[in-house]
Amino acid sequence: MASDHTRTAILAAAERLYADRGFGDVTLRDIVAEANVNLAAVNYHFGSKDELIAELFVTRSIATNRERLRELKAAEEQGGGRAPIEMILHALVGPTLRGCLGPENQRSTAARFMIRASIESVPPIRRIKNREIDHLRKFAGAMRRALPDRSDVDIYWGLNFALAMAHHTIRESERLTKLSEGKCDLDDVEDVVARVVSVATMALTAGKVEVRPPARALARDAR
Amino acid sequence: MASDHTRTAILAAAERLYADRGFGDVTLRDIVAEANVNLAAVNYHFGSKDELIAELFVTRSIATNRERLRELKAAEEQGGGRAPIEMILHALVGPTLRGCLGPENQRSTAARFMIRASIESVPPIRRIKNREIDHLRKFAGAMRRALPDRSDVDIYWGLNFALAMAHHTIRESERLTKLSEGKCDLDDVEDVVARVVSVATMALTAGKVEVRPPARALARDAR
DNA sequence: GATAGTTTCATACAAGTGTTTGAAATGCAA
DNA sequence: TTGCATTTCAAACACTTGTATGAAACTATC
Repeated sequence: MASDHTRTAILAAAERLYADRGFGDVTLRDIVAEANVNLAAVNYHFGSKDELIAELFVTRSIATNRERLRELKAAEEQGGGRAPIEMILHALVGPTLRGCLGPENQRSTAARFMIRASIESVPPIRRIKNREIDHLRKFAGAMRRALPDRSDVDIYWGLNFALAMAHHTIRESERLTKLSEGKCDLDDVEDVVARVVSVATMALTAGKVEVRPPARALARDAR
Repeated sequence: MASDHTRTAILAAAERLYADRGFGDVTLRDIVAEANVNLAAVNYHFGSKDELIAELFVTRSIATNRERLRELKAAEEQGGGRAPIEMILHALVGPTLRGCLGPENQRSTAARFMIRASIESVPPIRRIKNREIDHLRKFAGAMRRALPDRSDVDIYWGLNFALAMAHHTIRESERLTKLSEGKCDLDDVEDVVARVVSVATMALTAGKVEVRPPARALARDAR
């Protein structure tokens, strides 16, 4: 595969356009115009429009997941096979948030693309997301090791809520900024990560490890 | 004006089809076929496809928001103008979750439609969601009254996280079921509501629960 | 039952879509 | 250079989409 120049140009142009205008508004003709290549090049190099989108998303997705697992592994090794729950959650939501948030003017194309992908849900991307379960299971396993007396149900709910807070914050960052009249600083990524991890940790440890469990808390959990 | 039969038939057919197959896969021709009306009827009665979708979403949206405010008002009146935070959060996420979750085989068309609307984000619906901020401000206000020593920033983050957990759970209910191998029971709506409210309450009260000013008129919030 | 106002209908329209084609250009090895 | 494979290109293809039209069918009022 000689120079790959065309292929690369298409990927870059597509990522930029999708990031800026969303999937619904960008046609192949827009992309090839931006990339200065021929219309047929997309189908020649990628097979179809959907496969182009899939490749874009998979690339970024793999990068994030690798970073997640790297952090997770480091945390578990450091803890001798059992990482503190905060670190596990940090590894789970940190890379995602870090990859999408941050000062808007210095946000990479990749970041903006991933935000789009998380707002608009287009078939090829949805298909890939559905294959993410095995990846999440690794985190569920680590969480189970970190909190051995916690039921599986609670673990999964905690995992679900952690992802919920991270993804929703990304999806609705604009709205949160507007709602809070700028008081919530979405550009301070590490603060956002800390907030999500903190709440998720509470969700997972409430009534168990908590030093002073509120007497009238709604500890309605089974087991 | 007379019978409105066509209008109603279109609305019903559209809701059903969108609920079943999503916005991307359903064309006006599918809808009019299902409704047994003429193609031009959609534009005659609704003006455009987008306005049809908007009307569907607005209708359900208004119903949910009314229920939310009803619960909120009841809670605040009962507490003499200041409702317990749990009740406020319950009013915020309860109607949404109740309207979308529940045993799949007895889920209404409206419920399935709203799930779709929350998964796929199509322009007319996004436009309406953007106007939801004023509605959310009412909850922010109630929360501020309930937790007067909490900063605005914390209030908004708590609100954001509560909505995050509710919406994400709806959006990804299928995945959570699969990930947990059925252990997380999404059909038990009240349990889901309780979990979300519980975590959101912790997020909002962490570190300050015990020092709440006494002489509060909410001694009976056990639940 | 004539009239005016609605509503329905078949049909056409206009535009946009991803994809395919087959020939021309290019790159590269022998 | 010759030959062969890869890559590019303009053009057309084959649909599908939402929307507009104008005549026909209906409805209700007088």
